[in-house]
Amino acid sequence: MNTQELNKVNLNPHVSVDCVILGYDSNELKVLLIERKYSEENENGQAHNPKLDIALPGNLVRDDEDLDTSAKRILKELTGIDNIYMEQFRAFGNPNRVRKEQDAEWLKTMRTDPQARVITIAYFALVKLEDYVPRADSFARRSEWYPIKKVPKLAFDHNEILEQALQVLKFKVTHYPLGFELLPEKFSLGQLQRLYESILGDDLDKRNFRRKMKSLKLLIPLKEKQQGVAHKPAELYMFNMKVYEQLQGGILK
Amino acid sequence: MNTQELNKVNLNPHVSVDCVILGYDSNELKVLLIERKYSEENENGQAHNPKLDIALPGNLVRDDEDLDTSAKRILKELTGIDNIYMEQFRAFGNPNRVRKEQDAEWLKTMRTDPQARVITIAYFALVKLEDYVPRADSFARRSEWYPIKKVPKLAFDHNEILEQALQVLKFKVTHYPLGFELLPEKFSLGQLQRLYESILGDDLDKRNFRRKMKSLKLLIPLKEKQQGVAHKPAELYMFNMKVYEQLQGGILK
DNA sequence: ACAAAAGTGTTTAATATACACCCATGT
DNA sequence: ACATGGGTGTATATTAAACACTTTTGT
Repeated sequence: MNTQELNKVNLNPHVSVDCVILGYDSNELKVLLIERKYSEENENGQAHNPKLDIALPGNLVRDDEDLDTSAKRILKELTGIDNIYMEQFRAFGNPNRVRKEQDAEWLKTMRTDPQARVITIAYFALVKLEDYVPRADSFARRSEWYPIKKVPKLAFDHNEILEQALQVLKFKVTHYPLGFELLPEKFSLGQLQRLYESILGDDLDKRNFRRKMKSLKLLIPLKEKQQGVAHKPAELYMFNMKVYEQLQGGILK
Repeated sequence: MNTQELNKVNLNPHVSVDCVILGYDSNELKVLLIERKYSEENENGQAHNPKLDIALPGNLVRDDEDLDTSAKRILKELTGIDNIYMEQFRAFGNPNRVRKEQDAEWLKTMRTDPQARVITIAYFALVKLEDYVPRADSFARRSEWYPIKKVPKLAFDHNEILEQALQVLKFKVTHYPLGFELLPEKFSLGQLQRLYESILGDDLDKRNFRRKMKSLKLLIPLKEKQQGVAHKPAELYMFNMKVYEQLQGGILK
């Protein structure tokens, strides 16, 4: 029995997991979406009526796995992203989650029980975008980072799930110093501030922001500056993992 | 088709809801649990080997209902409690949720598909304990308020669910003024403080606590005092719903 | 008179907010 | 020389924390 057969046998037809993976680049928040191309075949085995569906990475859970494990497996299978910390944030169980005709069609081609009512458990994670350049693994589908502001209509209730994930992020970022999760290893205070501003949708006072961040003792100043910028080059910092973990954990395990 | 038959037809075998209903009385937190008495019958139709199971109120969801609706329905059916605001707080999906032999036995007597792997969506709510005196409705099972510190071993992973609900409460109560939900209509500042102390597991400064509470403008002082207490009688207060709702909503809808 | 909880203010420390100018670099 | 974002300090207001004695009632 290969992996795919095993999956079919063990998949729970009523419970799925969807992953909201957020990254940050070029001063904007992005979300990782998968593009599901599929086409129905006619009696001659030829593809016709090709469709493109854009969705959060997600799938049915297996009956023998924990929800957290399932989320990790599914993300890996669909995008190649491995070994990141994800956090469950909400179950979505509207019986009308499958509203669009296109969703129903897709289910018919992909699921053994396309009529089943599915509850989905939504996960979210913050990643350094640079670490996860979309690539077409043998198993992975085509995945792509979409700027939050340019996210199109998604499958099922995925727009709503994304919306709520952003609310969660907004909340968390004001209570825990999570910004670091989204930035490259070396970053400037300006970058950090712009990140916060784009998450919170609000301007922050530069001097107060810097004082606050420095008071947290989470920044390690590097003796290094930006290169080749048309203004005074910024000092670069690293993030002090040890202090962060001692604080309370937050999103990191 | 009566209600019970309808239920059987429509129940989703893989998704359940469990409710953590918290109350406060005699200076301690309490949780509403149901006692499931059941017995296997032998070939003569006689009951033998009677069992008592204590659990959170919960059951499978119906395929045609929203999770929130399901939680409300199930709570009503099991305890008679109606029309309270409940909030989803987490999905529990450990494949080993059914560990104890007793749980497996119970499932056999109650479920059409006792082997199914079930994910449960946990809800929690705060209620004025005085409003919900357990009573044996025609449909309701025997339910009882248990002091948090005296909760016995519960069915499935219900002890873990309860534990997490208490963490959620602890968090929420430090961010939103929810204490009121748990007190009778008229209460003293001393009662309110003791409530907070028992939730947070920590002593609070009396003068600072009172100043804080008064600054929130959520208390309406009544021209009324405690009666028949062997000390200076406390002023009684009511809770100002309007101001609270304007604040942010919190747990109230 | 005593026990028991209610009620009350002030001082100090910590934290948050508002605000404006000079600096280093590339073009 | 100018445009661009980097970098810095101080004064004021708000909020949090620490702390002890008097009052009212029932027994």
